[in-house]
Amino acid sequence: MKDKAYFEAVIEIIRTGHSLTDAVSKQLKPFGIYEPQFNVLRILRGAKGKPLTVNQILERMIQRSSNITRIVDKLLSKELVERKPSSIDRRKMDIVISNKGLLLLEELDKAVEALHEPIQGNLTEEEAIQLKTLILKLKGDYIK
Amino acid sequence: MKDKAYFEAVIEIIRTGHSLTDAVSKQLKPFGIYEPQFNVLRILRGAKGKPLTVNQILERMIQRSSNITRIVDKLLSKELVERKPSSIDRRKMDIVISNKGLLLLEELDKAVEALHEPIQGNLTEEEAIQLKTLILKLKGDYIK
DNA sequence: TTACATTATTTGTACCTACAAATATATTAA
DNA sequence: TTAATATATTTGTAGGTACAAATAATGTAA
Repeated sequence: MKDKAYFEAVIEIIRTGHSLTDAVSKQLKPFGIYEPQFNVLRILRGAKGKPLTVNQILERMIQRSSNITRIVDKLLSKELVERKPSSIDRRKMDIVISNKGLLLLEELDKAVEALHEPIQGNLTEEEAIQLKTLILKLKGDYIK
Repeated sequence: MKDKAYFEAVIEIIRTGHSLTDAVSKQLKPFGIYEPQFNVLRILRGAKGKPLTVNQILERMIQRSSNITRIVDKLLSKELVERKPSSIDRRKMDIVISNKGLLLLEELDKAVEALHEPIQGNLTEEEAIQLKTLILKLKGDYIK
C-alpha cells in the first residue's frame, strides 16, 4: 500500500492518545475524579481566583464539548467548585474553584506527575520538539 | 519548566488523536454509523467470512473495551452483522458481517478515504516513519 | 459424578461524548 | 418600547467508555 507509513502513524497517534488519557484516568480513579473533571479543575485554578464562565472554560479545553455544565455539576456536588450567575450578565455563570478543590488538585497533580515521571525521559528535548512538529505538520490546516 | 517539550508533545498527541477520530465520526455520521461500529465492521470483514468471537474482536480493537456486545447489538439491529452461539462452545458467539454490512462498508471506506486524502501528503514517507518511531519511543514499555 | 474453578459473554452503573432543541437574558432595529 | 435577533447556558437524546458483578457453559479434581 502506498501510504502504509501514514496510516501506521495515524493509528499510533490515536492509540497512544487513548493510552495516555486512560493512564491518567487510572491515576485519578482512587480520588473519585474523572479526567474531564480534572481538566476543568486545572483550568479554574489557572484563572487564579477570577471566576470563569462556561464559555471561557470551553475555550481552554483540550477538546471542545458542550457538556461543561454537567461536568461542573459533578464538581459542585463534591463542593470542589462554586457556581453563581454573573451579576453583570445574568446569562453567564461565574465558576470558581473552592479551597477544597485546590487542596484536592495538589494531590491529583502528584498522582499524575508520578505517571509522567518514568516516561518523560524516553525522549530527548530535541526528539520531543520534533515529535510535536511532525504531528502539527501531519494535521496541517485541514484537521481542526 | 524542564520538560515543557515533553508535555507539549503529549498534549499534541492527545489533541490530534481526538481530532482524527472526530473527523472520522463526522464522515460516518450521514450513514448513521458510529466510529466503534465502523471499526467492528472492518474487523469482521478482515476475517474474510470466518466468524469471530467477542474476544477475537476485542483483540483486534485499537482500544480494549468490554462493550463489544453492545456495539454488536447496534449492528445487529441494522442487520449489518449476524450473531449466533458457537456450535462448538456455546459460551462463545459467532459473529459475521452480513452482505448488507459489506456493501455499506464500501461506502464508508470511500467517505473515510476522502478524509485522509488531503492530509496524507502532508508528511513524506520518511517523516511518517519517524513520527511513528518517536511515538513508540515515547511510550516505551511503560505505557500500554 | 459432583463440586469447584475457569472462561466467555452480558448486564449494571456511573461516567463521558456530540449534536440539536429549549430556555433565559441581553442587544438591536423599527 | 416592542419585536426580532443574538448570546449563554442547560437539557434531551443517542451513542460511547471503564469497571465490577452476574450468568452460562466448560473443564477439572476428588
